[in-house]
Amino acid sequence: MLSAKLNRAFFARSVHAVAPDLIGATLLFDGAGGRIVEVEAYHHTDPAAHSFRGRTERNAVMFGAPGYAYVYRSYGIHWCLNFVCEPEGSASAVLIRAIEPIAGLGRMRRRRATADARLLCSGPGRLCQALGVSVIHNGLALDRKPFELLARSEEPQIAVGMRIGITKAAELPWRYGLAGSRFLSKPFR
DNA sequence: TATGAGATCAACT
DNA sequence: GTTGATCTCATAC
Repeated sequence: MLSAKLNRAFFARSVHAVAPDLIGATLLFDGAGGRIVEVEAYHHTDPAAHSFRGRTERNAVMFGAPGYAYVYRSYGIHWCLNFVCEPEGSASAVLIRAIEPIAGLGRMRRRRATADARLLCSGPGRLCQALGVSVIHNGLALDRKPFELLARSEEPQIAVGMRIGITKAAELPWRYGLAGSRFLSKPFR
């Protein structure tokens, strides 16, 4: 049986429920992508979240309906892809940090200019470059093209740890990954 | 293997 | 003017 599409109701739950449930799900963007192996949860009460200090032009999508993509520029260079969660207006999101490349490898290699599958999508910036995601996709619905999200068919073993690359609330264990995957941006310990 | 600089921009102080 | 949900490349060990 084919995997079910992830619908709006899937995302209309707490980020802490959605984030681990995304591990093992399939993310395709314009047909390219693979299995999600690493995500981080950002709750609006969390000092590390962009929405913590209220709505701005950049984070406006986070304050909208769940099931939409929030894309922002990181360090002036990279793009990062988030899925908006929880009931509308709660301004929480899941950062997609790494996927295991499965589909559209040729296109992803070309965009990333590397042949090493391990370096294609292991990190939020790399992932967006490989899939061709940028700010023009900010605010798009996740249940319509070019996005395609498929539920996992088996229950994966999920690793939990501290989030990466942040200074505020760094101790919160809100990073989730597929245990033992080679495609994590960093191993869990 | 590990550390450090540079790239480059929007939000915030 | 400083900082950040990052990555790459160079240099050092």
